Amino acid sequence: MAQLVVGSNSYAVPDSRGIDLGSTLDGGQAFRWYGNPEAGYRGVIGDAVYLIFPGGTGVEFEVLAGAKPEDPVATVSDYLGCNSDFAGFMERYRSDEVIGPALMAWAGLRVLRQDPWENLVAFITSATSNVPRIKLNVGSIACELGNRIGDGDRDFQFPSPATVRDAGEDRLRELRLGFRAPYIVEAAECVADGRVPIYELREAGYVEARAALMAIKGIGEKVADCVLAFSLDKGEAFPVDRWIKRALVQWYGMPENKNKSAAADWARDRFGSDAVYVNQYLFHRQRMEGRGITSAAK
DNA sequence: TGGAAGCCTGGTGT
DNA sequence: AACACCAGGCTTC
Repeated sequence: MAQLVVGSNSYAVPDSRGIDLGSTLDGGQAFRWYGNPEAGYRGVIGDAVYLIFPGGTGVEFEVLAGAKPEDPVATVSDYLGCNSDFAGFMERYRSDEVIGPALMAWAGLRVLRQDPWENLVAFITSATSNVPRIKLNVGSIACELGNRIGDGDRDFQFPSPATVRDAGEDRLRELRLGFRAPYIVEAAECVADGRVPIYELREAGYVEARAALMAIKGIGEKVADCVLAFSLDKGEAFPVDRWIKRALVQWYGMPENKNKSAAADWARDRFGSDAVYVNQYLFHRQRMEGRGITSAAK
């Protein structure tokens, strides 16, 4: 893959034309990106700070601080989900009655491929919460417990499982995590001592990986499916919240009496390994229409 | 086995 | 400008 170096420290991501950074980086999958769609988003991937912004031929980025990876383009490209089969999904669903219009209107939405440990913590904090507050919580964990790697207010590595485990429940409650604090410590212990080999779950099947995550106290179906979707390469993952459930009933005619668990099975059955993309487009459409923006109007 | 109550705290609307 | 109300979920009973 050719690497186009734009400036001394600027890079272009190949095959990234059309990616919408707002919905992808700041739409409920990841919670540590700050900025806007025009100027771009600043955040941390691994050990470095990045500014990711729209360029002439697609997405471009700069490495602002921290330990620059050996292959920065591969790092960002992988993170943005460029190695997944989005084109195939697009082809299969372009004429779907429900997703089709949303696909055409917001074709720039992608599914990220994040670090599973950080992603797990982020979605534990998501319980009865909302995006601004999840960002606040994940931000304080990173900034209070992680190592500083740049000059910016939020330029911190995400702390390791052992560091979070050692911080303990009381410290996390001080950081305003509330009833989620013991669940985060539990998860940190499981990952740190290898009981849950989270980095190996990318190789495992969906069912096995899901069961491994749900063995952690505090991880239910929804949180597990989010992690499986956004960091563990599981296309079958279909996280169901009240909005997604409503969308399935309203737009796909799913029987109303199903609970969230049964709704997830119903969707997986219907969408197979495209489930995660369908889920994201449904979710995005719901969010946008909640703000009065329809796919027809866009 | 399904379903409601309670949990911490901050966003959101009035 | 306060002040209810309630939230992208989990475990327990």
